[in-house]
Amino acid sequence: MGKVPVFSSLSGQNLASVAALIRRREYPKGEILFAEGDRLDDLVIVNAGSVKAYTIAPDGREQILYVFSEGDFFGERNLFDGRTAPYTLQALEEVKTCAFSREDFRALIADHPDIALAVMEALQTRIARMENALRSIGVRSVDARVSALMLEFAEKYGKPVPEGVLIRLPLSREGMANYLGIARETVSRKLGQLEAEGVIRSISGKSLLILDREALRQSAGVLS
Amino acid sequence: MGKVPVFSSLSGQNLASVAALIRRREYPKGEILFAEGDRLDDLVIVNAGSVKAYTIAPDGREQILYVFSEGDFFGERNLFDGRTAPYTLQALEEVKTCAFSREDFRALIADHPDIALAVMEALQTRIARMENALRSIGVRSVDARVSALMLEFAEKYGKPVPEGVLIRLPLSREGMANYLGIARETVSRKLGQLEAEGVIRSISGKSLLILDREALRQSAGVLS
DNA sequence: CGTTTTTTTGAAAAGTATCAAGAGAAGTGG
DNA sequence: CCACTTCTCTTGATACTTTTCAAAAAAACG
Repeated sequence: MGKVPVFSSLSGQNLASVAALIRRREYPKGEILFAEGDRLDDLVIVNAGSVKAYTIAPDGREQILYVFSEGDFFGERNLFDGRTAPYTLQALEEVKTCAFSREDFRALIADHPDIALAVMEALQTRIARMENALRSIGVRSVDARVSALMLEFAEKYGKPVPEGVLIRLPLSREGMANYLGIARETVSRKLGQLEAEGVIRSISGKSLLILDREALRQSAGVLS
Repeated sequence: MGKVPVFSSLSGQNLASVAALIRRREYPKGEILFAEGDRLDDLVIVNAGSVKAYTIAPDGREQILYVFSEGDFFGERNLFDGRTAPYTLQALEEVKTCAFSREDFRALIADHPDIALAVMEALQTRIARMENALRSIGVRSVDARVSALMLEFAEKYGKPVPEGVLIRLPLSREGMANYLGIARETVSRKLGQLEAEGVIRSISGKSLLILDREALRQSAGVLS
């Protein structure tokens, strides 16, 4: 609880009173937490594991919008108007969450302006990330987008090892393709290319080692 | 002042006290309000006119991230960590703004939780729009993106007329290209195509008439 | 009205998607 | 522990779309 950034300003007594309001839940890998259009009155915080948020386009393709992991939250839209999930949320692995009702959360904000600021900050961070993504998709080539994704994963899921950064990929090749909005064959090809250049090394399909982070940064920056 | 959504919950006395804190400014067309990297300690609300927010990619291309118009605000990131403009803000036409200092705004939120909720809601709306944009860019074809842009402009800048919706375009063809992340020649071609199909009619280069909104919706939905 | 800028149009080049088949990994049951 | 099935990933060839380059046309500006 204390590690959730949104509540970092609370302490002692306050933290306890907040804890009384939450409802904890667990979901096994693959389970759908909420389907697009489901009623969703809560603000949900991810405590462990990771969750993908996606919609299905009319042509049947899956577009992944977010990969939420520890400390991230969703459902904040329900604090205002919407009361249905704008996308489907599915556990990529075993997931633990805690949830607040809309009313409890609004009351909490009225009593603790600090929390309001913290939520705004979190929303702001998300916007900043999306602005990056937009820049990325808008201007950058596909090569650059793949590099940017590797850097994103390195920050979120990477562990430093002597040779570089080791990543346990939260998404399959197909998942990455659906996240980037490109064909899965293209993901294979681009990753193969990066490996040929010595920038990354594939370990086991689901794990991957980044050898030359600087090269990724440069490639993600612009390049063709 | 009353028409700014963020302050819609205030009234009378409160509104007056807020008004005392703001600093008004005007900028002629083409002027740079803030350049990327400039110090920016304020939250700035656009009262009239429109402003484009863009960055220059390392390869020299301009990527437009937002077109802010009446009622929109920017600089909210400065309420927290950052204190520099993350992108360049330039007036697309004569613009009037009002600005709050970081400190005043934080104090205001502490006294008026309603404003905090309203700001969160505005941020939330922006996120929703960006999610749409991401879906759009990720899954949709270029045709669909152009259609989606026309719909966006129709909502924001359109006026109903007997034949359909008349739009005074805030961006040039090149501007639209930089917004969508495609080549300006492609924008020309796609708009020409839409006109040939009888979906839109070009009036004067800067104005445009939407004849068949439903066709745009369908095209923006998915299609090839 | 001439000059400059923006837009349109055409043709060739580059890149990604798609289709098809094969290779590899993971899971299942004997 | 080993087939066997299934799913995912890789690789190759072709087709389609957009970009790029070049030039003409149109619009904006003084």
